[in-house]
Amino acid sequence: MDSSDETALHQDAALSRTRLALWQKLQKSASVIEDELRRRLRRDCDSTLPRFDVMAELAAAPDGLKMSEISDRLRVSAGNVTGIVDKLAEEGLARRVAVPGDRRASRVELTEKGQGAFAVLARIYESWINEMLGNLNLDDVEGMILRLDRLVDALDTDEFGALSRKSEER
Amino acid sequence: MDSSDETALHQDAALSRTRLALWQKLQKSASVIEDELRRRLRRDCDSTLPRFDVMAELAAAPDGLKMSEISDRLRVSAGNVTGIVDKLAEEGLARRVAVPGDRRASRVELTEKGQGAFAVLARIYESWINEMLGNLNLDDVEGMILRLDRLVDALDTDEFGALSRKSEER
DNA sequence: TTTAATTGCTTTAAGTTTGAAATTTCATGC
DNA sequence: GCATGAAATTTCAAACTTAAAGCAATTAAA
Repeated sequence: MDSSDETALHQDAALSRTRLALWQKLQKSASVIEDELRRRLRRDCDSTLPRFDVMAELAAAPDGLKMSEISDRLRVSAGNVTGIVDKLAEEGLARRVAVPGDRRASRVELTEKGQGAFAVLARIYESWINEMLGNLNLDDVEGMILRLDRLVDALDTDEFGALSRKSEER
Repeated sequence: MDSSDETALHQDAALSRTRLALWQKLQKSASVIEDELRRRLRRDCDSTLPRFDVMAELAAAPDGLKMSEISDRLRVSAGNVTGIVDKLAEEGLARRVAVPGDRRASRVELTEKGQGAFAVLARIYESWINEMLGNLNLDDVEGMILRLDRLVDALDTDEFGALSRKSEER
C-alpha cells in the first residue's frame, strides 16, 4: 500500500465520520421538531401527529385514498391505518366509501367537517413550522432542500425495501 | 398598505411555504433512515434503536449517567428509560451504581460486556449510515451540518420546553 | 369450473412509549 | 426537630405500533 492509498483511506474514514455526525444532527433536529409538534397538537388542538398526517394525505387527494395508499405514503403498518381511520370516522372527520367493482377495498375521504378541521389545523401547523425554522433564511432553506432531495432520491433508489414504494408508484 | 408592504407580505408567505416543504423533506429523510436502522438492528444485531441510543450515550460518558440525564439527552420519558435500562441490565450490558450521598439516584454505566458489544454495534452502525448517505459528498455534508447546527441552536434557544435542557446542561 | 395464489383490509397479541400518579429521599425554612 | 416542597425513580394505565394471522374478495391457472 503506497501513501496515496493511505490518504484515500483516511479521507474515506473522515467522510464516514462526518456523515455520521450529519445523521445525528438530522435525527436530533427532526425529533425535537416532531416532539414539539406532537405536544402542541395535543395541547392546543386535541389531536395527534399520526391523525394530522393522515388528514394531510387525504386533504391532498381530492378523490380520497385507499387504506393501502395511506399506509404506503406514511410508511406505517396497514393495521395502524385501520385504527387511525376508525377514530377519524368516529369523530365524523373522515369516511370510508365503497369502491365499485372491488368489495375488498374502500376509499377514505375527508368529510366536509374533516376538510374544515384540517384547513384550520394546516394553517396553525405551517405557522409553527415557520416559527421553529425561523432563523433559516431563503438561501439556507433552498440549500437544504436541494441536498435532502438528493438524499431522498438515493434512499429511494438504494433498494431500501418498503420505503421506495412511494416514489415508484407515482 | 402600499405595494412594498404587499411585496414583503408575499415574500414572508412564500418563505413560510418553503420552510414547510423543508420540514416535510427533513421529516421524511429522517424517518426513512430511522426505519431502515431499526430494521437492520433487529435483523442483524438482535437489538433495537432505543437500546442502541442508550448505549451510545453511556459509551460517551465515562462516568456513567443518571437515569434523568439519559432521559433528557434522548428526550424520552423517564419511565421508558427505566424499562430500557432494566433490559440492558438483565442482559449484563449495563448496571446501576449507587450514587454516594443521594439514595434516590443511581448512575448507569456500561459493563465491560456492554462496552464490547457497543464497540461492535457502533462500527456497523457507522457503516450503515455511510452507505445510506453515500451520495452526499463532503461539501454537501458540511453544508448541511452548518445549517442544521444553526437550526438546532434556534430550537434550543427558542424556549421549546423540555428540549432545550440538553444544551443548557452542558 | 375448480383450484390456487394474490390482494385489501381487519383483528389480535406482544412490545413500546408516554404522562400521570406514587414512592422514596433530599433540602430548606421555621 | 418538623413540615413543606422539590427531586429522582419507578409503577401503572392508556395509547400507539407493528408483525403475523385471519378473512373475504379478486384474479389466474388448470
